[in-house]
Amino acid sequence: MIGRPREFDRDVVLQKAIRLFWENGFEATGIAELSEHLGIGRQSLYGTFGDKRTLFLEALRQYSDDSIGWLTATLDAPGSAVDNINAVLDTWVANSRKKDFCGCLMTNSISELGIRDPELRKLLKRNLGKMSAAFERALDKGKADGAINPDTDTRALAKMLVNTGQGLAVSAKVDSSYGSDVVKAIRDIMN
Amino acid sequence: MIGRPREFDRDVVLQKAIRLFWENGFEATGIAELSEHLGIGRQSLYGTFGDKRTLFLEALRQYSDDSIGWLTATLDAPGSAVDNINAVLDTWVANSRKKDFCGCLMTNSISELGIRDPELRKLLKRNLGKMSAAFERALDKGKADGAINPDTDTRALAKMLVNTGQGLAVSAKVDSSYGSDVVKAIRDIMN
DNA sequence: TCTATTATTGACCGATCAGTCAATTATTGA
DNA sequence: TCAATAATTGACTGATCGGTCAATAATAGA
Repeated sequence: MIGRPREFDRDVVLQKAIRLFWENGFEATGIAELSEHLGIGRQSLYGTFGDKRTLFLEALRQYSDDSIGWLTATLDAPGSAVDNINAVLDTWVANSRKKDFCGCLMTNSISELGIRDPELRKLLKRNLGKMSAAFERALDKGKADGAINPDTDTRALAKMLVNTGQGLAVSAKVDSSYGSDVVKAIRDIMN
Repeated sequence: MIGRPREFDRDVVLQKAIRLFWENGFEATGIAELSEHLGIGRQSLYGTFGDKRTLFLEALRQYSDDSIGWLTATLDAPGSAVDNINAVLDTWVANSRKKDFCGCLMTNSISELGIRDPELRKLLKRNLGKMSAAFERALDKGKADGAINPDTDTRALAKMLVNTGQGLAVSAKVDSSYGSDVVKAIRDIMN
């Protein structure tokens, strides 16, 4: 490597950018604000990440990969598929109760930019697809194990669970009781 | 009345403002853009509606009153409560399939401003409360009619249905298949 | 030590932002 | 016909927007 080394950890700074976009959204987050909170100069920001939209895209990609990675790892874990699905629901409820809960960056991005930005729309649609596919695998496994009704439409139910997550990322932002009540209702009607 | 009469219909213009905020969100909608699309001058806009946030608040209030009015009217309609609930779900699916579907202004506003603006947050929380209360009334009526399992937790289930609506206002923005699949899954597991 | 390369710093750019001011125009009531 | 009142018009404000430029500083390889 040649040239002056950068004085910050790229990954750490990206995580800070994720947090900022997560809390405030794309439009409401300014370059000056980013520069300040990330602790790096304006030019370092542009030199390292490109323009605002490019940085946002990378932040969203990193966030998506992390959360979808966690989701699939949890749902594909060995053992009871139903337990794994319940673990996901429990984590959703726990997260939605946190004091600084600010939804989900994917959900927020769909809401803010899903209509206007075709590239983002495509990425976010693909992300929803990965999530529902993971749920569907778990549901199918539960079916094979006899823990889930054999004539369940697992594709539809998987999407319903993803949709519940999207809903919670909205509702729980203004009413923290939604997480537990919604999950309770789902468990009630599935038993 | 004294003074020059305004040259536009306040209600019509407010509807146009609703549409614009609905499509683009609060931050991304500029005063110049509003003035142009509403077909009135900048000063008329300020004179009639106040500043941007005040206009947004009135737009959101009008939108909320309209959609919650429709929801409660549908759910409180005489006849089968289950039919009424199904009518709501069918409308949600139909709306989510429209080509120019841009979610729900309440959902979008929670996502964009629910954390940052306490006054909006309170309003939007109250709105979710009115919606779930309407569902709960219908579910309770269905219970009384014997159409719904008597030990259903109608409060939780009502919130689950509201949450499904919030979810669809997000998911269907990037994947139009969510409406029918999610509703199908809900109907499947409830029977 | 010198050169090539890259990061940092801070000033700077035109464009756009929300919001205002002053002048003009149209109306009602006297 | 003439005030009083209120809406329209268009120019204008300071602040902030995203993004860039030029100078300086720090590194690696020769």
